[in-house]
Amino acid sequence: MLDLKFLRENREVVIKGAEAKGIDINLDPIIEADDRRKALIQEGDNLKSRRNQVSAQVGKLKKEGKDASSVIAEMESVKTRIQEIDSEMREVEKNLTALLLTIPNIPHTSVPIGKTPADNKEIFRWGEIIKPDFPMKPHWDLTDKFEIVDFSRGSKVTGAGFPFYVGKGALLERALINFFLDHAGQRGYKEIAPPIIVNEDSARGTGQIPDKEDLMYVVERDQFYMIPTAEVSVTNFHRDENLNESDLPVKYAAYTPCFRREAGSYGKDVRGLNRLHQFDKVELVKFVHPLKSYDELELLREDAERVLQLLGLPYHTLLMCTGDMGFTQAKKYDLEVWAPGQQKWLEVSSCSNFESFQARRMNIKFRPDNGGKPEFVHTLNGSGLALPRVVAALIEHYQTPEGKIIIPKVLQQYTKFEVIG
RNA sequence: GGAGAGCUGGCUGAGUGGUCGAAAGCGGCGGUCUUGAAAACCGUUAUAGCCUCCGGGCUAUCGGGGGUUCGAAUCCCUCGCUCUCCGCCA
Repeated sequence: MLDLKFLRENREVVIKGAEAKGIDINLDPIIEADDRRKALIQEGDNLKSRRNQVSAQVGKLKKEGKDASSVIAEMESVKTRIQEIDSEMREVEKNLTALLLTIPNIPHTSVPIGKTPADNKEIFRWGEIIKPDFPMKPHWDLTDKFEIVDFSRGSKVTGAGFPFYVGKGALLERALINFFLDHAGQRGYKEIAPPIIVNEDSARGTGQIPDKEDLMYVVERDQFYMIPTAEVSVTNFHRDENLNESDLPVKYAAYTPCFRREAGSYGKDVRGLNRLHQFDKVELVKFVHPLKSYDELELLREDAERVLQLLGLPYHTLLMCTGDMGFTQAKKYDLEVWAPGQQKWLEVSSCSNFESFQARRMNIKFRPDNGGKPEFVHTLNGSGLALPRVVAALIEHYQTPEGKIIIPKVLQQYTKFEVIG
């Protein structure tokens, strides 16, 4: 969420930002609620001050053995009024927070204005899109042929979108996880293995609730949420904490399964590994100094891109336009890998700077080295990478005319085999 | 799952209804001393909100949330967490 003071003093900026994202907002109810809140605070604090004075007086009188009943009687109405104010305050603040949570983060000035994915800017392209002299198959043909991903048994055991990885498919999955984690480790990310179920506070912290509740599987009985990305657990790792400025940037890499209900997205992209309800992902998360967050975003993007380069998979990098970037981000890049068997780009990573939007919600600050007041950190995260689509692109890209799949060199030390088929 | 004990400032740890935002110690910061350092001594050391004639004033915060009371770290309820014992278990 945005800072209330900032919002009050920069109403135009906030409105324009939301507009660019295609979100309609109305700041008036927020200002009104905040005005009411301030009025209540003032009245309440004055009465409480009075109450504290009188209470001290009562204490003194009692100590001296004198009668205090007249003073106590006088406090009756004050007490009642304080209770009224406190109870209204609860309502007003609850309402104010709810309203504030409907205001999206403001896009960075470098973000192109736009409405649809067509307005995203391709800023980088890597690798050559191969034009083979044989018909390339989509990955689901190959995973079926080699029985390395079992979709139908997944449907039987759980449901659509919960495949089994079998034999070399499972080994390939594990190899990629290890490769991604090792690479992140070399780039200075500390590895952590987080919980994959979180409580309500954590889900709220990263913004999954209230607005994206439908995205998640909910463990209703215990009021827990299955994480849709490791971002949720890992960013909440430091919730309600003060970091030291000298420790910044704090960088983590985490492998987790991710769970997404994908409600409403049926019909498109459902073949094979393109869209699943459960998938593996290595996530990169950073807590950084506010002045360095945009430099850190570029580094994060490069860290995500590098593994695609090492795997030899052609990809391109998109700078997301204002209309396609989401509620909480200030700037976001998407990496899309080329899947030749399907002749299309598949999103495998999304690298975002949230500035202080999440940190404010989660109360994550850093204490400046010079001893100044704690300030909110900036948070960033990016996939490094999401597995199923990488597997899809890899299988399609490295298929041979004979219908085999070659494992790229860099992965062979992890898979311990060189070819499937 | 059952029984019990706890949760206090960066840390250790006092405090069971009346100036307690909270003793003391440790740590941190500043200073004196010293060629420098250590030791010793002195001082300082939370966060947030509201108001401000920008000097400051007020309020809240002792795991979270409610309540009792003129007044709550202290009493009651509730939730969470930690520890001990029992049961169960990868």
